[in-house]
Amino acid sequence: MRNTKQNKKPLSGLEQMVLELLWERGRASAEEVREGLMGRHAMKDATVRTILRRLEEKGYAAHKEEGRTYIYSGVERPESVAMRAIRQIIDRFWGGSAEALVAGMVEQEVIDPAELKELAKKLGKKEKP
Amino acid sequence: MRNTKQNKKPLSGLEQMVLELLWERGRASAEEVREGLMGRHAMKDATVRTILRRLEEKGYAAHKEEGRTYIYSGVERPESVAMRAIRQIIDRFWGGSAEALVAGMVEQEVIDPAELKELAKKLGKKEKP
DNA sequence: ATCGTACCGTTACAACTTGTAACTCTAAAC
DNA sequence: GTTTAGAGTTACAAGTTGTAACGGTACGAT
Repeated sequence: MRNTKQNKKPLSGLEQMVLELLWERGRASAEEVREGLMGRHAMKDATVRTILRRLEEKGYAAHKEEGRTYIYSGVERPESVAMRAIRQIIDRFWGGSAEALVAGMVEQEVIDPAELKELAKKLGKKEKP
Repeated sequence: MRNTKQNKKPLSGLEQMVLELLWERGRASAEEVREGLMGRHAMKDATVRTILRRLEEKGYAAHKEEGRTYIYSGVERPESVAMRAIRQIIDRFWGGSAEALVAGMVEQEVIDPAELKELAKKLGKKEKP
């Protein structure tokens, strides 16, 4: 087997932004989201609600009722979402080899080999408790 | 300054597929692309041409005339395109820290710490000629 | 010279997505 | 009982995507 996790539909720009805010806050009502995004991206409350609903449809967010208010939060941790995206790229471009990606990062100078070595040492230690 | 390279518009599914074929072949005419994709995704020649043109508009492919035939090829190497995508994710989710991504990969068990260490050693050597 | 053919560009279009929001309904607060 | 906060339903223009018909032109064969 290769991939148990279903691939969700991708996030639109605005959906990303809202989801990130949910991650920051942990939980938020529609109104709180609207306020939180004010500076960056003003929206009417109805608009925020639509986005929140779409996020829920796509399976990225969920809500629970608290009184008569919906409190939204992210379903997955951001790292999981990020990693799914990374994995997709790895699959597509490096045939599923994560090592190839890391090698590529060194080659394209996205990461320094020395730092990588350092990091590997650190992570290796933590892994053997 | 943060990012000299402009972010190109994203590729659609079909565009990806065609571009990948260009990468495989190195170069190809519209007709060759159509043949090459036959099994996977049948299209009329006019459709292929449209995709090729869009790829060119988006800056991923280019053509040169050879006789009266357009020969297309990818503008960037696949690794560059892939890495741009990776970088975007790193920026968005790990605030630009490639190390954090690698750490995340270990954490999410996308890569094994031992393998990473091995790889780091190998890459370190090659880097110091 | 002419005619089919190979190959290119132009134009189209329906389905879907995205950002945006008005309008409507319902129950809680006054 | 009326206002109102907060939810649902519906809409819609702009943009993207997959798909392709149609039309022009120059090359090769007759």
